[in-house]
Amino acid sequence: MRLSKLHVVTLREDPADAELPSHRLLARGGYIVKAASGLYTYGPLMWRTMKKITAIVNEEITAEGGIEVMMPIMHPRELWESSGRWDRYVADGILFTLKDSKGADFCLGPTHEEVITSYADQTITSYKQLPVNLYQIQDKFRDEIRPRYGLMRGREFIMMDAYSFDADQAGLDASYAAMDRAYRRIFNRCGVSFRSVQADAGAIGGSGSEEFMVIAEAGEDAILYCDESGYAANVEKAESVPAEAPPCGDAGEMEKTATPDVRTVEQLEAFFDLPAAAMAKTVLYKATWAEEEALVAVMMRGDLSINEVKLTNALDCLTLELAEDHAIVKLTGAEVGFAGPVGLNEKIRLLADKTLEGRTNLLTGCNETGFHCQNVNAGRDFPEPAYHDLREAKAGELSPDGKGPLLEARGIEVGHIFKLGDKYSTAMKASFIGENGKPAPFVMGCYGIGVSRTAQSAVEQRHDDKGIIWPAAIAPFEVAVAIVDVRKEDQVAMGERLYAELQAEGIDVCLDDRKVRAGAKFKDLELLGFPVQVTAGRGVGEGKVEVTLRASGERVEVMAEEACAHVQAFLEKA
RNA sequence: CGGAGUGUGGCGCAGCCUGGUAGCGCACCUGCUUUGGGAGCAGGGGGUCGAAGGUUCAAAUCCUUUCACUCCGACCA
Repeated sequence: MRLSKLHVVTLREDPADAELPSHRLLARGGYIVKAASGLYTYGPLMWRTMKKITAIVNEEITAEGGIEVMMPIMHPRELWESSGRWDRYVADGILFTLKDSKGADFCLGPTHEEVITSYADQTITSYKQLPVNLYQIQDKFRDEIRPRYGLMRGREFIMMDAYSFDADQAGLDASYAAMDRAYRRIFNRCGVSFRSVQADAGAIGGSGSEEFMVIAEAGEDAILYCDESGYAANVEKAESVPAEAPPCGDAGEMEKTATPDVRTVEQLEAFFDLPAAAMAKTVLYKATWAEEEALVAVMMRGDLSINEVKLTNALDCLTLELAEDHAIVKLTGAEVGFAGPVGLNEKIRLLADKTLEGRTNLLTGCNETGFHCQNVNAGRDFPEPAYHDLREAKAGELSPDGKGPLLEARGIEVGHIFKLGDKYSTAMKASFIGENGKPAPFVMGCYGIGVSRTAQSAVEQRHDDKGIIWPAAIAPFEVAVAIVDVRKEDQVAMGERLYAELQAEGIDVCLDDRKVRAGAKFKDLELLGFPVQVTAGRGVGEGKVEVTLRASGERVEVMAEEACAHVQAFLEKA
């Protein structure tokens, strides 16, 4: 491919709205051009990278038995009603909805569990057809509350989504493991440094799930991991061994103490000279379900924090937010800072973190402005709450297996695999006839890869102050042959010759034959980030060209005959 | 949705406070010179200043409304 004919358009200055290095560089290199918030046109170079990633994805998913299909982007509302997700996705505000001319509701597919489950139900009748793993690579639509960072969080993005159908849990486990293997190979081949972590299943639902995180400072997710044990999890999901709490003794008599203006845990520590671990804070949330909303009270040990994802799961609610001050005052009859379990309205659901189970003599608020209670005991002074793990794990705490401390890193979620089980197949009555002659719901898994996000996360991981440094496997071209001065016949001839030779070697090469001055050409090629550059310039007179490795800047001047070999050697290192 | 901010040729910005009819750099076009690290000189084209309404003799500038975009929080590949 000749760059003079490829509509390569670069910018000399950063676009004002690009925040992340990867977003900046992709915009400046003309890889992406914004059409609207979260909507981008992929330029010709970007599209080549997308095709390379999708080719890798296709190969590896196919190698594990995946079968490619293409589903509609537009889905009828009834399909989403049948799984019960229409309400949740509308409540979350991420569904793009539209009406046809008859007024019927549709949405643009944010994911395809409903469509594929319906398809499976229509086409799979017997256990003899199982297992099946169907996938597609297609644009997805999500009306993100805040699109940002270019392709990192777009409203339309390219996703590989796969769905496995098995007859039983063991089959699902095998399908899931196969996808796990495929994912590892895919991200390794794409040249990104990643880590797989245990994850919360979120709105997709199901039992087990694992996320693939490209490690980067700019990542939107925090992950905790332990090198000693290999444990790794998204903070949303992470567990840990909490710090020991001091012994709490036999239940003593409850005692109310005036604590004027003492509201926070820190203030209480000072006031009572007690460690925070001896206290229980009571936090009020407003939870929303499809049919109702209600305040709930959550007790957490004073030195620990609430993980709202875990809480959402424990409540099985759609959304969760901290209760507003006026609602707290109305419920407890006290100002904010004095809520507690004692004497709390009995209609309020009361949850507590597992670290509080069996703890005696707690210091808590008592729903009276200016007072706290000591020696509060569950079951005696207030009804036993429902205990759940609601605690946010933190770096520095022990890994749940106790083998070592947790470390924190940030990651970009580029892949996610889920064990769905029969959640969708049961809800949508999608079944097959089993070996015993009786109908059974499919046991499903679903698997996603953010293809466009993967491309940008590679850039986020691999760039320098000059521009992008593409991993060779997903670079728009592996090699650029630069003709320094296109008016010099010998340079043009040399460039053409090397271009042809490299092509003959099966290398994905482009020829930079643009009528651009040398300086601008070099700057552009560095910005665009091709892994290896061959320069046909002033050395051509003696039959020499330069070969440069973009990543390190390493450069050799060699006779043209040896250029191919050096290119190959550099590509090995790229 | 809550909070903060920005909309001026393709891109990056100034002008706005203190109204007087639009300017700079890059990019683009023409010519000459230059030619391996984003060339120089000369000439040239392109913007109803996000939109609507209002105030005024006069609005990019002041007022109102609205839309879009960005950033900080909750969602996700």
